[in-house]
Amino acid sequence: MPDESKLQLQLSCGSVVGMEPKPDAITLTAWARLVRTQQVLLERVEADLKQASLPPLRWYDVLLELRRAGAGGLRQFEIGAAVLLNKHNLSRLLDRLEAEGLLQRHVCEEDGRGARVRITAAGRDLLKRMWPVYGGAIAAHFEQYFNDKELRQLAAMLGRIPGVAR
Amino acid sequence: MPDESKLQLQLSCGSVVGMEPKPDAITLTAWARLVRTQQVLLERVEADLKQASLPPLRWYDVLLELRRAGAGGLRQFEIGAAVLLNKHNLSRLLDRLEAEGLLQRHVCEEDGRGARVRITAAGRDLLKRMWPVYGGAIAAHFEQYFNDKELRQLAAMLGRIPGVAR
DNA sequence: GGCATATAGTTGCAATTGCAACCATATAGA
DNA sequence: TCTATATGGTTGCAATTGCAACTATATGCC
Repeated sequence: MPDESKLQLQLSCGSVVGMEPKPDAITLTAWARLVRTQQVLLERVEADLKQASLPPLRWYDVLLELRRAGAGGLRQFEIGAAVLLNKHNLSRLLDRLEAEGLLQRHVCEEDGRGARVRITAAGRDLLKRMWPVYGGAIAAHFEQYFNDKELRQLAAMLGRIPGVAR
Repeated sequence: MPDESKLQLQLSCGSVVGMEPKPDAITLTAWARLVRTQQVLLERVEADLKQASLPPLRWYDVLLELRRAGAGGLRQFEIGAAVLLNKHNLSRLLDRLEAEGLLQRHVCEEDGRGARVRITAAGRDLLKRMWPVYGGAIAAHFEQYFNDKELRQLAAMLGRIPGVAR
């Protein structure tokens, strides 16, 4: 939500004469747009999901991760690492998903502390139902503004930030 | 938090034979990285602010908006539009900032319903104190991975999404 | 003027998130 | 083996967010 044109103002205010400003104007514009892009796009995609009476994106992320893991399932900390959610919140998110019958927590053989989480048929079904809306939203709110080359560039650039590509 | 490699899996599951998939693989990679970038970067920047015992980014955004507006101040809905925050939450965010003495709400001459919000000296001071940390975080977590040309490209591309550039 | 509707902002309530403390099991070292 | 520490996960509490209902003023239409 930072406003590009104002962030730039900061330069003169925040820096001492003789010191070059930390991030320059172009950086700040790019930063501001990046932040804003995310906010705008996620809002639009979530709105589409809600309008289709579907659960939020995070549910999709978790279930997708679990489906990929297959029969073996995943440890909670693995899910947390994948969807960038801390253990406290993940624990309760999984509570909700489990309550909806979308996944199951099993006792973990290798580690008595942990649980092993597996997706259920209902979970897989929800993924299938969410995808058309989710995919449609990505196409409508994001894809249409770029060509293939640009999308590739975008992915390549962002992938350089540590923790983004995986 | 969507995982690139898995989103692609979706293609085969969600689409009917003969129909081309809605968003293609490149799109999904770019999308996933965009979402992840935001999450990762904001987390890092917020962490830096917190470590410096400074308030969250949103406070900065609002105060910056107000400082730019100058003596005239802003209506609440104008702030809301600028920082992409709905009126309910903005109202309470402003409560907090006002309680901290960072801004003031005045009665609005032109519109008896509304308030006019102005930044205070303390608000301006907070902006000054936050900037070094915020700017430093942008440099450390974002700027360093790109050159000028790339930053310009990034800004130009994202600016095409409606609602991003302003 | 008088009524219907739209807009600005606030408040109450439920859901989500962040943070800290906590329990249980694993692991490492004496 | 026995203790200290680290790790996986849950729970309680406060702060934040989202949503719906509400108040008050403004605007448009008769």
